Formats: sequence, structure tokens, C-alpha cells
Amino acid sequence: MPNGKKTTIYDIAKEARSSASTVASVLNGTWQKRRIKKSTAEAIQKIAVKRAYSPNLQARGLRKSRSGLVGMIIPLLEYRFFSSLAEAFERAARAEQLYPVVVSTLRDPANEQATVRALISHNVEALFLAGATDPDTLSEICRRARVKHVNVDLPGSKAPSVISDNFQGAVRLTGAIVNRMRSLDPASSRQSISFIGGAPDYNTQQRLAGFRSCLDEAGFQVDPSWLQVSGYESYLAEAALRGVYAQLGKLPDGLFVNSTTAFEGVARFLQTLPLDEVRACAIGCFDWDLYIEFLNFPVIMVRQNVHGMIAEAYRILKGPRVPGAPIILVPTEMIATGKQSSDEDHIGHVAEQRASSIGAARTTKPRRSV
Amino acid sequence: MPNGKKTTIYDIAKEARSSASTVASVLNGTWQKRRIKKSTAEAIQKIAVKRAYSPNLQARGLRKSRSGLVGMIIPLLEYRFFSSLAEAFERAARAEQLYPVVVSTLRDPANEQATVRALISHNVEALFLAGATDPDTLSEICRRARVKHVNVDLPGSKAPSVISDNFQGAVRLTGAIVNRMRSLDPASSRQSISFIGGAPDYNTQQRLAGFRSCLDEAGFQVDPSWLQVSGYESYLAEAALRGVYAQLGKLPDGLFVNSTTAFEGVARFLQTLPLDEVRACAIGCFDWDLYIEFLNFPVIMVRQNVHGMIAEAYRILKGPRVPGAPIILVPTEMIATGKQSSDEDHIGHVAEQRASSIGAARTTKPRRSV
DNA sequence: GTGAAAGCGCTAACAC
DNA sequence: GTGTTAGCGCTTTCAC
Repeated sequence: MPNGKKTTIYDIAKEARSSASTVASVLNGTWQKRRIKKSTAEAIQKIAVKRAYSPNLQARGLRKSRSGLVGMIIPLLEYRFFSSLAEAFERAARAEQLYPVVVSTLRDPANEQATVRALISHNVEALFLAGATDPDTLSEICRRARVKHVNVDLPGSKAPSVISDNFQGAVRLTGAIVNRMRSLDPASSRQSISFIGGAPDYNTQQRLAGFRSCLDEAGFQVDPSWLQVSGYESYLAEAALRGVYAQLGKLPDGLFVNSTTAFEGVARFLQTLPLDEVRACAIGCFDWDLYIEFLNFPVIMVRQNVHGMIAEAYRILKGPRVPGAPIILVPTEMIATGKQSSDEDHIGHVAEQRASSIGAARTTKPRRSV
Repeated sequence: MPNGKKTTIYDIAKEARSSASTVASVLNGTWQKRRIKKSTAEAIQKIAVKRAYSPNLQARGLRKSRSGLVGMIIPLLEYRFFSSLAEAFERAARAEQLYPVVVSTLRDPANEQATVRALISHNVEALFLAGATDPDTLSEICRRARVKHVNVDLPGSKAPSVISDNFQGAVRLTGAIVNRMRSLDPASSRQSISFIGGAPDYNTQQRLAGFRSCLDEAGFQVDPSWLQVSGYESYLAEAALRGVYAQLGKLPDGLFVNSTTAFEGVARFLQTLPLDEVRACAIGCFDWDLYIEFLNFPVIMVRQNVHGMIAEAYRILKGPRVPGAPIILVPTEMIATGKQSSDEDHIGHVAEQRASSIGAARTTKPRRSV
């Protein structure tokens, strides 16, 4: 470790009384192809280890005009769905021999654009735009820079998108809630069910549509006051549910909570009620969090297939350029949990499961109750 | 967008009938310093926008021998403490005009090393090693590559470390648990309290030491069977608690759960018990998760100050090289939650709270282990 | 089998 | 005020 700079192939070449090109090919693994003598190669490798050589990937990238990086932007990391998505993305990137760079953008369009530009400047091979607030502007930036990209979680109209089958997932979740409502109170004929949380984005629209579609089919008269698209923030969902409660004088018979964030607010409000009252309500949540399984009332959850989504997205990026902006739907999985949720038999009745290219979505069995 | 390649400063220079250096200085913001005419600058900027120019950061980095990247390795993203740490890291990086790259390593030493080497090869300016299983080997790799770095969450002996004040946090958490035990059952004289979860790593040792220290002071005879360092995995913690329960024929009077991962297993077991039994146990958890607040029994949690830790780490990296491997302790925060947790008055009695945050971080020698 | 040389896109010293 | 030039560390013909 002589001087104060990193060792380069030239340093090694000098010490090995060889040339930079020989050293380079030894050190990047192409030496067999170049028919370098094994002894030369070994000598060079030894020196490289001794001097703690590490290749300068910026130089290599510049020369080869490829970086080996693959980028993903994501709204935030502190939300289980997104952190799972990020982990799946990382894993898949490595399998593709790419180096993953995940950056969160806090749902800020300006931040999203700046981040995309930065990643492009770092010459990423491809870009995953997950949950972007304005995917089409980002697509435009990518297009002009000729960077392959794909939307994930929220669709755009200028690039392929891979998203959960929100409609089907909502149909099935709603069906499970309805079944549970009926088993909780078989006598009642006119029951109410609220949809809480979400923003006017594509996913919420699809989930709402699935919700309504299932209810229509089940013979419900959907009252507009049931639909509380309050925003994703927990306090908004909490306020919305409080409003519903005040209006009805009780909880609705069923509750479709749109996202675990909204669920936080819902849980906070439910905490203020007697447990029996809470247990008399059939509760479902679109999205999954482990801890929801430990609440003292049962919750049916929809879990999105992050691995499937990521796999599809990579498939699209690797395949030939597709025309238009197809939307690939990935089936979701339903999970029923919690105390007293002994209604296995009902789950999945209303909406039939579909198989998928990725692997069939499954309905898992509820955990053992007390 | 004429040809099929990205525009470079040469393309723009040609179109502007100017030179590459002029274009470069206009586009990287140093043109005022170079006294370039405003009109020239504007003309160049216009062309740059029109051609969707984006600087090649690999080339810039190569030339300036700095990348503007700052890296962090982290065990996994799907754990709330780590995802918070990653978010705080990103935020701080941006404030420092650096581009954050977070990579998870799944607690695999080989993966950690490979990732550190990869980040070094990308010429990161500095490296945050968070929760590394083998920080000293990584330090050695960094040292040989002359890359500044700092350990976070788990300390090493070859570089500065910024970690939570696990000892103090455990003392205070234990104190709060003891207070609650006493208020739940003021009569009893001989009570038991279990420590569940964790691995034989530095943090667990410190927490155990704090646990014992507090109990000693409070007059408890610590029984070895109370200490269940079962591993972090939830099922191990679950099994450990089940064992304790079987042995005692009931829950211990107090429970110190080491990490939210272990808590998952604990919660799963507690679910199988009658609620009254659970509520008769004073429960604390070292680490915080929002959903634990919504359980139907109160839990006192210790929340680590991720922003403080990250701020300290950046401070160290920016400051002059420090000799040795100091350990900076960042105070934790205690949060009491849940129904029936009206024992606020007790919290913090046993161990006094300290004015916290970054200012109060202090340097110590590593503590003795248990 | 191996070396010399050009060049990836950019910056910074030095010209003029 | 602006252009010329020499690299940053690497890969990749092409030459021998």
C-alpha cells in the first residue's frame, strides 16, 4: 500500500512488468479468451490481491457505456408493501447480474423527476418506477434519454405497467367480508359496509369498482355514504370512520379498509370501542402487515404479490420492446387471521380465484384462534 | 433527437458553434466563474434542454475522482427500524449534496463483503455499515481502499461506531416494567421477569447488562432462567416464551422483549392466552413498531433515535479523522401505549431521563458484557 | 500470448 | 471570454 491513491491496472502492470491491457483482461475475467498464460495471470492476480485492487466501475462504465446499475424509485421505505417491493427488486437485480439502486421520493413529483434524472445520469440500464405520482412525466424523461423503464404498482399510459389485480382482489376481499357479515348476523337483511381510505388514484378506483361490483352481485344497495375515500393518511381514515360511526350510531356491519396506512387510523378508532362491538364488524384490509395478525379482532387481508410483480417487470424489460402501454395484472393473495376468524369455509366463495402466469394466488388458512 | 445516442457536450458544442469546455462550464454551473457571456450561456442551455442533455456522471466522477455517492449497507429493509434508518440516511445524504445508495445484505457476511466491495468500486465517498455481522472485516476492506466509513447500530473495533445507548435504554425500560409490575400487583414480594430474544451480539449484551443492572438495584434476585437469549427470529422467541410459561405454569410478571421481531413471536403466543392473563403481565419491547400500539394489551416500547444516529454518523465522517474506534451512544426514547397503560407517572422513575438527542450523545469505551 | 494506442464524456489548467 | 489539451481508469481493436 505505497502511496495514498487507489491502485490501478497501470500500477499492477508496472509491478508485474506487463501491460495495462493484459492486467485488465486478467482482472476482469476475459484472460482465457485472450489466451493469456496461466502463470502470467496468477502473478497478476497475486499482486492485485496484495495491493487490494478494486476495479473502477465508473471508468469501466464510461468505456463500455453501460453501468450495470438498475434503479428503482419508490414513494417511501417505511411502508411494508414498498419495503417488500424494494427487497424483491434487489434480489431480482442480483439474479440478473445488475446492481440495484433504490431511492425513495416521498411522493413528491419534483423529487421523483430529480431522482429519475439523477439515476439516468448514472447510466442505469433500466428504471423501475414504483408508485409514482406522475408516471407519464417520468416516462417522457426516460424516453428522451432512451432509458428502458416500467411502471410498478401504479400504472402509466406511456410505458408498460405491472400492478396488482386490484379489481379482482377487491372483489374477493369484499366477498370475504360479506360472507363474514352474514355469518356474524345471519338474520339481518339490510346491512351496511363502508369503504375507507385511499386517494383518487387508479388503484383506489379499481378497488372501489371491485367493491361495488361484488356488492351489486351480492344484492346490496350501495349507499354513497358508504364510500369514504378519505386519503391514505391514517388520521384522515380515522376521522372518516368516526364520521360513519356518528352517523350510524354504531359501526357498519362490514369495513373495507384501503391500505395498511388507513388501517392505522381505523385501528386507532376501533381501540376506543368495546371489543364486542368491534368483533361484530367484518373487517378487511387491502394490503398486509404482519402485526395486524396480532390484533384482538380478526382482519381479512389482501397481500400483494411483490415477487410476482417484480418478476413480470424484469420480464418486460428483458423482452423486446412492446408497443403501447400494456398493463399487466398480478393476482393478489388473501389472508384471514385473528381471533374468532373461524370462517375458513366462506373465504373465496363469492369471487372465484384465478390462476396466473406467475403462480396461482392462494388463499391461506386462518391461524388458530384462542 | 437526431441519432440514437445520448447527447454529449460535444454535440451541443457543435450545434452552438462553441467548444466542449464552454458547454461543460455552462452546464455544470461554473460559467459565472469562467465569465462566460450570458448570451452564450443561454443559447447553450436552450440547446441542452432541446436535446434532453443529461450529464454523464460516470465521466464526471472519473475525471474528478469523486462520485457524489454515499453508500449504506443494511441487513434488511423489511424491518421497521432499518427502513427508518435507511430513510433517515437518504434524507441526510441529500442535505449533504450526496446521492444515497442503500443496499440490503440479508445479514450474510459474504454478501456484506461483496456489497462493500461493489460500493467501493463505484467510488462512494463514504460508507455507512449498519447492523453488519462482521464490521471489522468490512472496515479492513474499506481501510485498504481508503474509504471513510462508520459503523451504525452495531459497533466495530476498527472504525467509529454510532449506536443506541442500549444499556441506558434497557435500564429505563426495565425500570418502567418493574414499576408497572408493582402497580399491577403491589402485594407480591417475589416476582419474576423474563428477557426474551436477541443474539449474542453487542447490543443484546448491553441490553442484558442494563436489564440486570436495573433489577439488581431494584432488589431482584435475577434467576438465570429469566434470561432467554433465544435468537431474533420470532418463532424462537415464541418457543422460548412457551417454555417459560410451561415452567412457571403462568406468564412471568414482567417481560422484556428484545426487538420487534422477537415480539412477533411473543405476540403470537400471548394470543393463545386469556386476555386477563396477558394484561397481568408488564410488557416492554426494545424497539418500536406502530402496530404494537394497537394491540389490546399495553406495551412499553423503546424507540431508537434513527435521525440522531445518522446525524452523528455524518458528523463523524465530515470531521477530522479520529484516532481509535470510539463508540458514540445515542439516547433512546421510551413510549408507553395501549389500553390500560395509565402508568405514565411511573415511566422514567427508575432511570432518570436525559436531555436527549444528538447533543447528548456521548462517547464511551465499550462496556463490559454480562 | 502480449503490448500500444485510441477513446468513452467530462473537467481543469493553460493558452490566447 | 473562450478554445485547446491532457488526462481520469478502463476496454478493445489491431499489430506483432
